Amino acid sequence: MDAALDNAGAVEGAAVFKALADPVRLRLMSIIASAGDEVCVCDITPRFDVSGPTISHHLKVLREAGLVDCERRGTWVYYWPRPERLTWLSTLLSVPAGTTV
Amino acid sequence: MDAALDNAGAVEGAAVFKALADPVRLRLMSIIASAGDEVCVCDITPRFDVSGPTISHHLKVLREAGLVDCERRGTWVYYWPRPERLTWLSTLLSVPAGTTV
DNA sequence: AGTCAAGATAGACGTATGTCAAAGCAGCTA
DNA sequence: TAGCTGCTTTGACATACGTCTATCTTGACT
Repeated sequence: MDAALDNAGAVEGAAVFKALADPVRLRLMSIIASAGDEVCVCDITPRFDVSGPTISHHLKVLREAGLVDCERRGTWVYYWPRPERLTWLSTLLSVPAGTTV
Repeated sequence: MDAALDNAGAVEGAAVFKALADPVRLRLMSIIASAGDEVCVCDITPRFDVSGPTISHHLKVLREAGLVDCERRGTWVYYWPRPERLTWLSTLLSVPAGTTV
């Protein structure tokens, strides 16, 4: 009885949750993940009320958390989701077994 | 095409993710969720290296995020998970459709 | 009432985080 | 070469957060 997360797993998991723990970043993640394709930063920025540098900062946080990846092509930078990471988070959320009730 | 989260949803979602964005809280949540039953605080606290008040603080954060609930019975306080909330988070994570790779 | 134990709350302290303006860098076009 | 555009980095600032000690509350048991 005890499939609880160990300390190391908790540290890593919490780091990824922290990346989603901001409204701007969660919307960014949602926009990128729901696009079904890569998204240009130039299409993202105007949808927010914060400055360009702030968007750039948040995208970097998502990237360092392994949730998205990006590539520069010419003048523009494109982002796409990394679904494996989201799937892994989901497994952390799934109540691990004898879920009474 | 755009099933992206709106601002209000992002604010609420981010608040719940924030509750899980700390190693201590994530372990607490894991312990409570994997117990298959309610858990006494007196059984939780000794498993951590932080002080009692700190555990109490983190449990309060989880409670206010709607992730757990609790009841005092006699001298002891018991916590249990609220799986609906975890399920809801999972739906936020599920990539919403045309997941092209 | 008095005492003890389990948790919660209050207040303080250092660190981390979100934001912006300003500067920097990469790639286009001329 | 120069100049422009899209995005990132830097540095600064105010606020939020995690932790602790000290104090309070609740209930049990004399």
